[in-house]
Amino acid sequence: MPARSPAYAAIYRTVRRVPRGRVATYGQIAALAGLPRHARQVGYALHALSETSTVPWYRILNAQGMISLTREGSGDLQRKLLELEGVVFSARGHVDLKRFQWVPR
DNA sequence: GCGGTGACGGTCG
DNA sequence: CCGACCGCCACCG
Repeated sequence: MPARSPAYAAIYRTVRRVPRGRVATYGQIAALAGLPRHARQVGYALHALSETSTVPWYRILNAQGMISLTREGSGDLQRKLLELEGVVFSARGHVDLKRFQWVPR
């Protein structure tokens, strides 16, 4: 996973801290990476990842606990990967952040 | 260098 | 609980 910039590297480092079975929001990752108000940048950085990347990109959701991928299919993959780790989606595609959001120590 | 473009987020009605 | 708006800011053509 190439780090095109120090910012991307910081983002990838932070995303890698999210443990299995938990999720984080774009804004949360941005803040933890030392880049407040750069939630969109987190989206860009993850979008730029290769398929073979070890970064758990699929553990990142938007502030409403929903999958933000707009592209066909990729959203289904993200949901499947999360469910495989025990993350539960409501009928409307919501994840209860109260229950599954990662709380850094 | 400029302007359109988002894997976003907080607010308001 | 929605949808609409608006502010944000690095990318890329």
